[in-house]
Amino acid sequence: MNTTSAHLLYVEDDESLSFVTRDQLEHYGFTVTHCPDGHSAEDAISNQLARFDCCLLDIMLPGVDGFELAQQIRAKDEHIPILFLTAKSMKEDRLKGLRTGGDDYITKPFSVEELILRIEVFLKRNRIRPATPAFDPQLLGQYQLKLEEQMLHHLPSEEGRRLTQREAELLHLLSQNRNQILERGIILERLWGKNDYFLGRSLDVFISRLRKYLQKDERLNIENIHGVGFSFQVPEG
Amino acid sequence: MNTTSAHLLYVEDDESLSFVTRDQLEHYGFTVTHCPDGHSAEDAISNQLARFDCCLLDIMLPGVDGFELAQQIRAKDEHIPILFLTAKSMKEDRLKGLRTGGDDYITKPFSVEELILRIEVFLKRNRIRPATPAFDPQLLGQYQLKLEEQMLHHLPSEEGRRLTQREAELLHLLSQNRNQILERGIILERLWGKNDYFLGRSLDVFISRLRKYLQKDERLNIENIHGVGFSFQVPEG
DNA sequence: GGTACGGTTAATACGTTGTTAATAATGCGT
DNA sequence: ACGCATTATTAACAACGTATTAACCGTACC
Repeated sequence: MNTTSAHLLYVEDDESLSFVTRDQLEHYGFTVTHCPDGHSAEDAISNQLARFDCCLLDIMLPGVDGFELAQQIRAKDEHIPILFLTAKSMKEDRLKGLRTGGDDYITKPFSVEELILRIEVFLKRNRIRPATPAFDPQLLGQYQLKLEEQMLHHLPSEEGRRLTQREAELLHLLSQNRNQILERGIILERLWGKNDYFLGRSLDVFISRLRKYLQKDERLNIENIHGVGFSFQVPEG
Repeated sequence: MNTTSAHLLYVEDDESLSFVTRDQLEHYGFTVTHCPDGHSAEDAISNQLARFDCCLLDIMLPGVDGFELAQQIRAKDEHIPILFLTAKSMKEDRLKGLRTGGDDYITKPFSVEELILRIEVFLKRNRIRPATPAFDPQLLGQYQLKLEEQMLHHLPSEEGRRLTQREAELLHLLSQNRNQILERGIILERLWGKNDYFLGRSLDVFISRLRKYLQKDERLNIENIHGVGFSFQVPEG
């Protein structure tokens, strides 16, 4: 993960802007994958996300906008830095973008130098990635979660159970943040899009169900951190 | 540690600019300590740094410049976010400022809204959870504090204990000001946002608990400075 | 129109946290 | 050495957060 050879995902529909920006970024030493629209970006995200060190997302895109892309990215990778490229005027958008993660934004028009500096800061900040792809996100102790099929298999007994979409999403999110604290608010924002009292109760119900589903492996434990959130304890390996 | 009551150190020599900026920042809800020159800033840094949640440093200052101040700040606190206020032209300065830490900059002239957004991002990043993992595991003698996980490990025995949020915040604050005197009032302001008799008693209870948690390493000592505050004695290394 | 399903709300029991209180110990000035 | 203020420690408590089960309700599909 050498800083100067970092690989960027750059989503921008303005052809002439993207051309010059990309050129300069590459000249500076970055490897750049450019997507001219939301759909090609979705492809890159779902199949290639692990390649990237940083994502640059234009907000205003035809079809799928930058925030939606950001959500998809976050669903797959909690930590990869996202830099939004916003128009000067969009104050609410900026806020929204900043709030959903630890992400940053830069207003257009920006100088490429400024962009590069911002990227460098982000890469530096992320240079030590917290326990990421060292583990197989699908393997949970004795269990295996197949996200696409929404299936949870208990390997020793060869039993399988089909999860609902929400159950699968929640378990996946927990799995990706195993052995860390995941805040209630973040879970709610990511899965439900908002955070109110009743959704909090809903979340508790789902947690309760997942605990029941996972109880054959005693080392697995969805631990509550009072007033903060949950920590999904999964043994290493 | 409440975001909207965050305490800012604001170093800026331009009188009229600082007046209006300070006013707006306070109106927004921040508490602002303004230093009009490098020397008063040095005072604040050496005696009062623990009070602050974020530092805004003008680069161009008479006497001691912003980068020197930043170095002094970093010598005392590895983590506190520093935001440099730079003139439009200074490209090298920006670079220098950004490189020395995980810090950020904003170019003058800036809108106060933009400044506030940038501060908010920083504060969020520095709150307990999404803290920069780079420094995260803090060594306290035989113990290790993982702030993100609110875990305190005793390395020799491999025992771990999960701290409450307050416990973790307090231990973190003590840890950041190890071997210095930390005033009661500062602790109370930072963790509780206000300072009254009863919160003082609460603090004593927490101190008492932390002492118990740390008693396996006799070199660690939360020492009381009568009538002043506490000094967390941690052996070097 | 019934029924199966997923998700939300409700009801209720339970656990944890931070604060307060009670009490003992310590420090400090006179 | 005495008295007052500050701090230490432990226990008790109320407020709030969480767990679990069951009831509810809309929707989709026969």
